[in-house]
Amino acid sequence: MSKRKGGKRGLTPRAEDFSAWYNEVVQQAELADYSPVRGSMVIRPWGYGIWENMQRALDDMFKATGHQNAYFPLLIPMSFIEREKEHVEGFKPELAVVTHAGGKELDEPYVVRPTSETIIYAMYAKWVQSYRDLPLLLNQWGNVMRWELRTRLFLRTSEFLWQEGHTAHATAEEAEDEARMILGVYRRFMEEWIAMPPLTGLKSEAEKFAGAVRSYACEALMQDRKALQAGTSHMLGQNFARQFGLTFQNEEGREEYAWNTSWGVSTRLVGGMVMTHGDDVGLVVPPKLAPTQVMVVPIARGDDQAAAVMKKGDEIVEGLRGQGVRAAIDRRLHMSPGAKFFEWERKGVPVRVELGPRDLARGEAVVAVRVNEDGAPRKEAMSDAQVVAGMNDRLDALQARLLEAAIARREAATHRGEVSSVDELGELLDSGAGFVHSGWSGDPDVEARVKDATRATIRVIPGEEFRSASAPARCVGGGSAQMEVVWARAY
RNA sequence: CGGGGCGUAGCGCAGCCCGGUAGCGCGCCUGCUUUGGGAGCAGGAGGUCGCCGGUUCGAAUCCGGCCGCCCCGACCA
Repeated sequence: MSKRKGGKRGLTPRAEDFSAWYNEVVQQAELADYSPVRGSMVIRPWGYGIWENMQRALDDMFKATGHQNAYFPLLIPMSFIEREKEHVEGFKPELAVVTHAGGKELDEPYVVRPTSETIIYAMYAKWVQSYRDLPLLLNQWGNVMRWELRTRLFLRTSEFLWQEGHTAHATAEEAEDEARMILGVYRRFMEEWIAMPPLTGLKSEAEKFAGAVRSYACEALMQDRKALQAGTSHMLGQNFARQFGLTFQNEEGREEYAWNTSWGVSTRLVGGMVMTHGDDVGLVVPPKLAPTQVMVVPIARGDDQAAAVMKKGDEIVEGLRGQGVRAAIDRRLHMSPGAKFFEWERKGVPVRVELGPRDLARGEAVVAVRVNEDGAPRKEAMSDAQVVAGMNDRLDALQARLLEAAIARREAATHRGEVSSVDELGELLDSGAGFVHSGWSGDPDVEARVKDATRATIRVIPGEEFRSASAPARCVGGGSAQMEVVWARAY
């Protein structure tokens, strides 16, 4: 909780208490609020608008790669969840179960979906008979529930919104390609839209999805140097196909089990965005995700001026919209310009245009970009025409600047030298390292021991493009290096 | 589930130790004046003090029980 009075003036600085800062930003930027139900949240219009922009971009990418949307029901028979052994073990502790309905106890309880593999593959089993029915490439947008012990807005709530893709293929190779292709889609989305550059790669056995053969993941580094698992893509093998009888006849007429993948990203991405770009003033929303990219703040003395300024402001907004910019004008008259400046900065609007009588007289407006290059002026006066004509470039430049800054932070917090002891890993993490590369023997006991000692886990066995130039020879916690891994403390 | 903290106006809090008709700041409403970095003045609305029980002439305050929320650790998108 903030010790600051009034709840409106200033945030706890990130350096003082990152966790408190995060909670304050989320609430003061009006992204979300606590709901009356423990562990769940209300997503407010500003936060939901950001999510909608994420959805639209991802949905386009899924469609472009051959997927279609469908919707499967919220309630899943308990017996379905219990079908796949690792899957039950993974999810049982966090299931919410419906035992009564219509005033009667149900014969078989339903679980509120924690994920939909079981119901979806049960349905696929009905729909797929022949290799000609494959691949089946569906996605669904929906909500899921996992009864979490400890929750945080966006990062971990009992109910959250996400998309889950589920595919069925005739061969293992094809399923493997799909899982990797989607990982690439996620990576591209995170870089291009959220300006949040993740590491991608494979999960260790201990960290993989319950029921998967292999899990791939995007891991992003937050400003407090903790990793956030931002998206996962799973190669499910034939595990679910076997349990749900998802079979097809191949070209030779033999019956085979299909190969599946599943993959998802959630509203957690909004939390990732907050922790990647936010500053001590408040939220910073990358232009491509901002529900409003440009907010015009009129400044006026008296009714006549107000009318003139509003008229000019409307013209600028129209001009911007004509350029495809999401622009709006803040017409509230009871609020002082200064108060509006603070409010829109707190909410992370990428660009503010200030328009007062002085500007009007000169045919100008003042442009203030939310995040500037070091040393660059905070505000710039320019002609109305320049405000409009230059806006897309200005937004693109900000988007690029945010990505560059995030990459620079990630690289600065990445340790790639040799690390040979558990103590050394702990010291590195304590002294400001985020991602630490090292060798690993592949022994899960080592991973567990390191976790106990340092609270760090293997976030990812990095894909080719994220591996060190020369593979680390030494292992944290002993053994001979079979592969390179990336350690971090994680959300 | 373990540890810590907190429940008093929409929000943030004081009052509680030492019982006596509930207060402050912000916000909100009305009016006037204001507006280039969180406006000013005046007037006003708003509370079963988390719930149940006990002690007492009298409980926000003391005692007992319950409930809820937040934060920190073990599991997780």
